[in-house]
Amino acid sequence: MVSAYQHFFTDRPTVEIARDLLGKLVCYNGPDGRTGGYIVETEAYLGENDSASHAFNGRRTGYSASLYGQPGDIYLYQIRGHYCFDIVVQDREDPQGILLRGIEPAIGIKQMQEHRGMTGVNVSNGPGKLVQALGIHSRDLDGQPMATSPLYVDLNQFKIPREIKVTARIGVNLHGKDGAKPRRFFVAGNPYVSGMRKRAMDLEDYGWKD
DNA sequence: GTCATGATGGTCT
DNA sequence: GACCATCATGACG
Repeated sequence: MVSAYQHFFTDRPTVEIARDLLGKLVCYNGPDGRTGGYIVETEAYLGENDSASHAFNGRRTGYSASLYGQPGDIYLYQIRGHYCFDIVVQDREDPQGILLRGIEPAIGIKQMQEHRGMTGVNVSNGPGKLVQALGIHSRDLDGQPMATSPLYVDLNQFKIPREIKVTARIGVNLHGKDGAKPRRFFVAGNPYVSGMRKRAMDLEDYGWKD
């Protein structure tokens, strides 16, 4: 059975879910307090047919096994000494996912700054940064369903982006078959989008509708 | 403020 | 031994 919560993460194209996640609130009830923020940047990874996906050509290892789980499961993996938070979408055995690349701190902001040892946009304007800011420093939550995990997306608390922009994904091999496909989505003007230029920032309302 | 570079650590061949 | 779904630093302007 698929719950109403899980249903958000399946039965429609992954890129559409990635768009819809913009503005939703990510929460983590961690051991050192509650942290969280609004999603401002996502990337869609389309599974077995996507050359940039960890599951390209059906590749399946113990490391990436969670990607094959149920919609709404957590895929928490490590790369170059950093952790990244990926949400599993589509049905079991269809290994698609959405990478969270940027959040705007909203809950436990001071806590998040301490986790990072930084202030301002550097707290969470990147996939590794936002995970560290939330207070996660292991793969313990990998494979858990968000519905019953201390780390989850609250679909009922959200802001509405004024404008959504689309580009190629970051850090993937551009020469690969799908490397240049437009599968990165972000809230136009929000300062917590990775690599956002200062002149492009909307410091008035951070790119949200009022 | 923008860019290039090296450190990084686990996984897979 | 190579390959990364990254990050912080330090050189320029």
